Amino acid sequence: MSDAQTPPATADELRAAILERYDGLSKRLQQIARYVLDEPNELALETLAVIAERSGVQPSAIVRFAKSFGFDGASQMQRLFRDGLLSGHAALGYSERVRNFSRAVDNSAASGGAELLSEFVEGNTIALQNLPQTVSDSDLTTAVKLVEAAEAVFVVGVRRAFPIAAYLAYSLQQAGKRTIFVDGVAGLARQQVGMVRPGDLLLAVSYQPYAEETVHAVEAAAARGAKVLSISDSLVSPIAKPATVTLQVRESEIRAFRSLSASMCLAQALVIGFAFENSRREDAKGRRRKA
Amino acid sequence: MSDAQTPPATADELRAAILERYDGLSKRLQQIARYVLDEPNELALETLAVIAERSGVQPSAIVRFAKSFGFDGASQMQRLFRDGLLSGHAALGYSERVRNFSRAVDNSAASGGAELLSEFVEGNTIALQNLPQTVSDSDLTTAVKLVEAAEAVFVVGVRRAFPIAAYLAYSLQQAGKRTIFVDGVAGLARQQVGMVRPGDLLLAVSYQPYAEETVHAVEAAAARGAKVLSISDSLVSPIAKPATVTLQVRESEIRAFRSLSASMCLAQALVIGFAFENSRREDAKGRRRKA
DNA sequence: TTGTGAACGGAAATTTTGTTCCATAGAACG
DNA sequence: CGTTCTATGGAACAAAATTTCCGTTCACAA
Repeated sequence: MSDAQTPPATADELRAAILERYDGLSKRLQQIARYVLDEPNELALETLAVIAERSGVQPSAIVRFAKSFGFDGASQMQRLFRDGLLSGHAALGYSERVRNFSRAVDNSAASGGAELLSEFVEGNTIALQNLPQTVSDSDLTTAVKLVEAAEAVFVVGVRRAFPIAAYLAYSLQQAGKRTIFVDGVAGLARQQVGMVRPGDLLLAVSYQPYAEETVHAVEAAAARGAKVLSISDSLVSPIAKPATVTLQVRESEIRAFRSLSASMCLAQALVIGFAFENSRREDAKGRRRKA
Repeated sequence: MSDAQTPPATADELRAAILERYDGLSKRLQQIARYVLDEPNELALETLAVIAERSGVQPSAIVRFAKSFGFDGASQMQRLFRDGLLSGHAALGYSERVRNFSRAVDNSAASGGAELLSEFVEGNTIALQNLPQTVSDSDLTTAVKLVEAAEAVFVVGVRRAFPIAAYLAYSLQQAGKRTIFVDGVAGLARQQVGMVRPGDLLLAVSYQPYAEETVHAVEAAAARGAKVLSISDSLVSPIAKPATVTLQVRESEIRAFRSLSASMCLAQALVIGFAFENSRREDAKGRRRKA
């Protein structure tokens, strides 16, 4: 035996280690190394006996190979590849997947309706990746604090922005915030906005072309001395100018239709950021009472 | 023992068989069926004991399940999924990737409240990337055709699914489709669904725990002879079973909150797929008239 | 050529995994 | 209310896989 290193933690780490040590390996071990690099799938799901036969070596040689790379046995090495396979197909892979996405970006699909979905996946992925560039962590933190500090939160958004507003209203309420959704049912939008008081927060969502109702709501709320948090596509939009804080989202545009996934993501981050802070504060309060 | 059928030959065949027989299965067997449909990867890679623990049943129950579908044992069933995994993932250039291997910059997510946004971006990116795995192009094409063929489209979705439903209703209408949004304002949901006729389509969105109103709407529409298109998180959910077509979305889960970005993306792809087809047809019609 | 050390192959041993069996709980039916 | 039949959980069993061990081979140096 020649080594008691720590084993690689990911499939890629192992690949790197193999490449590095390849020349120093014995003939048989090189043979196995090649197989490991070329057929990671088989390595992941076949049994040692099958792998041994396919690669033309003995099972024991594979065990030796694994041990020489710091594993306890071949099974431990297999687990690495199994996990990789799992994450490739399911929702568990983190670091590796993110890197892979850049490769998928440049196949500009020109086709008809068939590859529509992947086109959308790509576009929205890019929009998501860009989100942190227009919304800084400190912006988000400020926004969360605004929500926290508010007596009540009024949410407004119509047309294309309506789903986002609806989500915000629904989930803020779930999170225990006093929330009024200015939904305009029965034409009561103006009256609902009229209830806004200083200490409240108006959370407005709107994109170009900015809906009149939303713009009006922002102006009215500002005039009444309430804070305004805007989610919009421009920092100089009519709902951004009077706002206390604006979170800017640049959505992707696919076949002339603008998307919403990035806004959705931002909305979630905002709500859960609030929920998180809120429960922490509740905890603290509870503990203080006990003491 | 009750069956000596021939076992399914592919994973898809098995899925179809499960869907067909699902209602006739016992509670435990349904539980396993769900797991088999929802987590095919784990079924492929993990051992029986692990699968049993994850799905909350006994190993023997899994063997029984496999046998009831005509397999000799659970291993034979696993082989199906393993083969599927192998062929699906085989065509990737591994040696190429190894050569391109660059030092991984491990940004180990250091939580706190600040990096919340990037955490969300990452999670939703993964969910997006996985979307094509649960929704095939042909599924989407079929769904688009359903929308096209419908006399009118009724859209229903409440609570968490509401934003998605609202988006679908809004943008389908924009695209020129006769659309009725079953929004339940004034408690009129049932009456609205009562207007559904054969030739119409009900587009239902619901996730666990499935809202009663939505389930009822699906059943009512199906009973009235209309087609049903479901967007859900499982193929055996209450709104998936009576549906003509189901699009399955697996959302990412961040800090115990399930996301919506992937559903949003799917909804957009659906609507725009329809808009595209529709405008093409309109064009054709126009040209015919001129000639 | 011969001695020495490392690598290898194959079989035995061990561990892990899958399957079967049976007692029991629960539902359906008379 | 009791009987019967089915489904279930758990433990015992069987099969298969992995790991260890050891005799042999090969390469290299003296």
